[in-house]
Amino acid sequence: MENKRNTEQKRIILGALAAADHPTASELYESVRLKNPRISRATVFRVLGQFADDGVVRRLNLLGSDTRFDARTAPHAHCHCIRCGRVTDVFGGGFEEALAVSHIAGYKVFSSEIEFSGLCPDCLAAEGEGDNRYI
Amino acid sequence: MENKRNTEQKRIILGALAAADHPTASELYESVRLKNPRISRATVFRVLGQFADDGVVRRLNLLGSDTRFDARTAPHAHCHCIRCGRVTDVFGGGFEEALAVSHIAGYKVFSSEIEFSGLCPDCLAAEGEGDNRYI
DNA sequence: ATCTTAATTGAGAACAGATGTCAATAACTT
DNA sequence: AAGTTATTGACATCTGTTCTCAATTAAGAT
Repeated sequence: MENKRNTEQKRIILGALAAADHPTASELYESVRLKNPRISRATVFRVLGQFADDGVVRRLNLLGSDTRFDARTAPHAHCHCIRCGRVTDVFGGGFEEALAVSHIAGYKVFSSEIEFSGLCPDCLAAEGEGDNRYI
Repeated sequence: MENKRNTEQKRIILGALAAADHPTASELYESVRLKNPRISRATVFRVLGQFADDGVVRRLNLLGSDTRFDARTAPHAHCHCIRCGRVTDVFGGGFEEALAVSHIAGYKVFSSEIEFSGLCPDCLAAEGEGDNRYI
């Protein structure tokens, strides 16, 4: 069996996950170490995987980024800045309907994802200022 | 400068890409080797990256899969089987409008992606037959 | 409370996709 | 045909993630 016991490690990881904003596993590992430096990298990856399998968190596969984790379970889309890496949740906009599809093209759908890639407001403003380059 | 010359390697890779169905770089490497065994793995990754940057192909970051490449440039969604790995293009369904968004949440959007994960028709049928398990 | 046992963890090795290095090669320009 | 420079091949390297396995520990049974 698996994921049956309530351990300090899981509690800390879950707390860090709720506090962080679409972190990668490595980012979470760093913040988790501040609470308890004995937690290992493998545990962070393992527990995150279990949480994802259990539907407690969502895995995000964003273009050009390591896997990120989203503690928000309600259906929503994501904007992803290709310059600074920031990820913004997008609720509304009519995307919930698309994400709620349960059958399409003969498939039985278990999860869905809508992702927009571009420049976030801050990076967009910074672009105009000088000789910056994308990416 | 970069991607200026018409080489045999690029021609073969582009041909294999058009013939294959959402292949990974490694799958493409295998099929490309059948045409010319001297082509190296690095060249396949390099050329695919250039094609993606030039908009000739799209990178697909599907859950639990290596990066795949899509030779179809028209906007469409994807279904992805978590059991056999198959990827199906989904044209229509009203997703084009969502994918055509150019500004959202203050972002300037350059690319977008809609992905459904689940069981494809074949795997769905196979599930009923015996004591199979998901993944 | 203590015992039992099986889930969980930590440390590090191992793996794999992807990228970097650099001399050799081959497309274009003239 | 010769020169310039993008491109390639072979291999090293990097890095996110998973695996291994003995040691630990949570939670139910006694």
